[in-house]
Amino acid sequence: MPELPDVQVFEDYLDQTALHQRIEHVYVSAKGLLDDVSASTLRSHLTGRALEGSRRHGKHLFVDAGEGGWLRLHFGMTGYLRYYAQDGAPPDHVRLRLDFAGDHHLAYSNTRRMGQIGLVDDVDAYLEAARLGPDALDPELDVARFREALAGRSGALKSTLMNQSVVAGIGNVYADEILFDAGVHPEAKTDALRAETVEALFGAMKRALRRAIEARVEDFPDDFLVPHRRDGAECPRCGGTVKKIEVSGRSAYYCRDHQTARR
DNA sequence: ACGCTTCCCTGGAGGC
DNA sequence: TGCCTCCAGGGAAGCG
Repeated sequence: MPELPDVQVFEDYLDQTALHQRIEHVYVSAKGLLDDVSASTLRSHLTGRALEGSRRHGKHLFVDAGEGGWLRLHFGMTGYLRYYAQDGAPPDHVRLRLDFAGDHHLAYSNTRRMGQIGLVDDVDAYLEAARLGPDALDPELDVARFREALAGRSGALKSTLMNQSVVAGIGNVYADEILFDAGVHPEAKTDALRAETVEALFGAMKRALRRAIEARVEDFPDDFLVPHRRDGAECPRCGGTVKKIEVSGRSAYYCRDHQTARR
């Protein structure tokens, strides 16, 4: 479930391992994942270059390949990166692999093939064309802009939070986490929220996403909902009961006893 | 324009 | 043990 915190961890990992090494060969096995780029174009743009830096927006990771353009990676729900030496065990389901000089590899693995691999020459132009909203952790996204982003939305709050054109980076798991932290019901109507509820949501969004990154994603604090996403589980905040419902075709977990705010 | 539903993808879990 | 169905959840497409 790579959402904003997971992709941030991938970015940090890539920055710490895979930069400034000449790409000698590019392996592509990405049927269904390539977005607006052919395997041969991808190979020709990356071979002979080096990765120079990276940038994340929402769940998208952009990797600067200099003159080759920006490699765009989206991880769907099963994607991840692995950097390993020639003698190390390669991961399963490798869809893209960069082979560096010096016998190291960077692999993009994605079992379920949900996700995207693309090549763009202007990241900002891509973000605009894809109609992505502001990144949820962008320091420029303050409570006033958050309120504006929510304005005019009539659907279920949880669906609004997951809408990438409203705010980029929040998926099913963190939408639940944010609502849990803020004490708001997932089916609250977005346009019915009181100002203080919007403020609580904004604070919960920043807090939950930052804490998840700090926890390095695998190791969730016990007061998070994530380790308790099971119908009937005990709420780690109030001792109440976690319920599972469906909201806009997606599973939603929430605490029946403290997520009572609907306005 | 928006929101809800359906579909795609694959493997693991659970029922029989 | 094997087979079947269901479920996960990212985004796109379809529909009203």
